[in-house]
Amino acid sequence: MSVPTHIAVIDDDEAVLDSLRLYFARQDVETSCFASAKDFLAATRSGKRFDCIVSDVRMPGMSGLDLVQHLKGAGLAAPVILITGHGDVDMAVAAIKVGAFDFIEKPFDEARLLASIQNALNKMQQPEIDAVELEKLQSRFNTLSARQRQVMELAVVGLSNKEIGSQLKISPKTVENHRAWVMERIGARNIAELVRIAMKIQGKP
Amino acid sequence: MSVPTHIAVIDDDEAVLDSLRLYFARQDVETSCFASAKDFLAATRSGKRFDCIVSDVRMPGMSGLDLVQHLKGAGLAAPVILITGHGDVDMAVAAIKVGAFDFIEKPFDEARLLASIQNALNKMQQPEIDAVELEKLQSRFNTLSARQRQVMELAVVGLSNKEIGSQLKISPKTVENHRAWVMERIGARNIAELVRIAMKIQGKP
DNA sequence: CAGCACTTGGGTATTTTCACCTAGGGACTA
DNA sequence: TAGTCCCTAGGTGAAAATACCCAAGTGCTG
Repeated sequence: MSVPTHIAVIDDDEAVLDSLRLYFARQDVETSCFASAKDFLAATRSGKRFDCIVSDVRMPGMSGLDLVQHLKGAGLAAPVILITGHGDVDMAVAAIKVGAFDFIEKPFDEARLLASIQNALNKMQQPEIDAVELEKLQSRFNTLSARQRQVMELAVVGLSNKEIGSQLKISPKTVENHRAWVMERIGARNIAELVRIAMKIQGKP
Repeated sequence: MSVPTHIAVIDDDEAVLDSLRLYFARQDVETSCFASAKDFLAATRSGKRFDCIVSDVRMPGMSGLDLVQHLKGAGLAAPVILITGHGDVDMAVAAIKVGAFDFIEKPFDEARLLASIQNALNKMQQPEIDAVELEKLQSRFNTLSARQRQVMELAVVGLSNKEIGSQLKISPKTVENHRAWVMERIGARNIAELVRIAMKIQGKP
């Protein structure tokens, strides 16, 4: 791998985890292993970021498919490669549709997996700047309180403070205060910027 | 099917073709059958359009996968549903990646295929409205004079009338007048709407 | 030439936003 | 218990936008 690469491997089967850890170590790829999607998400919540995620599909608790959907919902752009034991076409279709980068059948050639990872990293390098930018915006948005989010959502559709106030049943003055907080936290200097940022976060062009 | 629907079915196996033709006829769905992708493309070249395309994957000559790629390249948006005899996960992944709408294994339930078609048609109806809407916005934008367009462009990046005025070397008052015209012609009731419309027209999310 | 659209600019009054500041009450935490 | 964060809401004053009105100059076209 040309650039320093950090990969997350998720599988409830210890043997598979060990095998992949060993393989990636030989390829000079840094890996972090997790026994469940939950463990992995806990790591991301504490700020860890990975260049690529390799996950089993069938696991107790959250499945690989669920994980992909969750990550997409959270706006995390890291490519996910799913691995399955059963040659399940329907599941493969569903996985790719929700945004998995690849879907590989077990037993698989480890080189095939590595190739897929390399492929994913190449594809992801293009919009990396945008992705980083978006993640920054996303994280800023996440620091907003529930009320502030409500105000922001209503503001970006063009409602005045008075209108927002009557809709949320609070005084226009309070809306004004929330709005000021939103602008500062998001880092927007005017409504136009706020609308742009909101559209980026929501991904609605 | 609620609206008049015309489906293309492509398969080199006469038996499958007959079977699907019969099934769709019973569902009041108009179908055109083709024995090869080449025959189908010949029909599209003479102007025929279909709401949905159902095609076998493995066929002599152009495969179903090739067909999807070709159609995407030609800018034809009709959804393609691929059918395969072999439970080939890799091919399913490849098909969805290049833009096939669904990938169904043989033997399949005919109702499953119909459900997928219905699903495809629903999905395709959404952007159709968007496309009409966008054309309307585009035409409105085109009625703007050069000066009005300048003002609009500067306004949607968040500049105040004063800033726009100094940039265009005209009085803020004039900018105000232009701005009012822009809002009326575009049909925006506030800056937020104007920003949204501008982004739609420019296609920059 | 007369009419039309566009640009430019001004006036006036109202409404809204923005930038500050103060302040109480509630919930959570060290 | 004190500190912190959030929601609430009020005040002041400056800046900006909005909604109307008006008019003069330009350039094109029937």
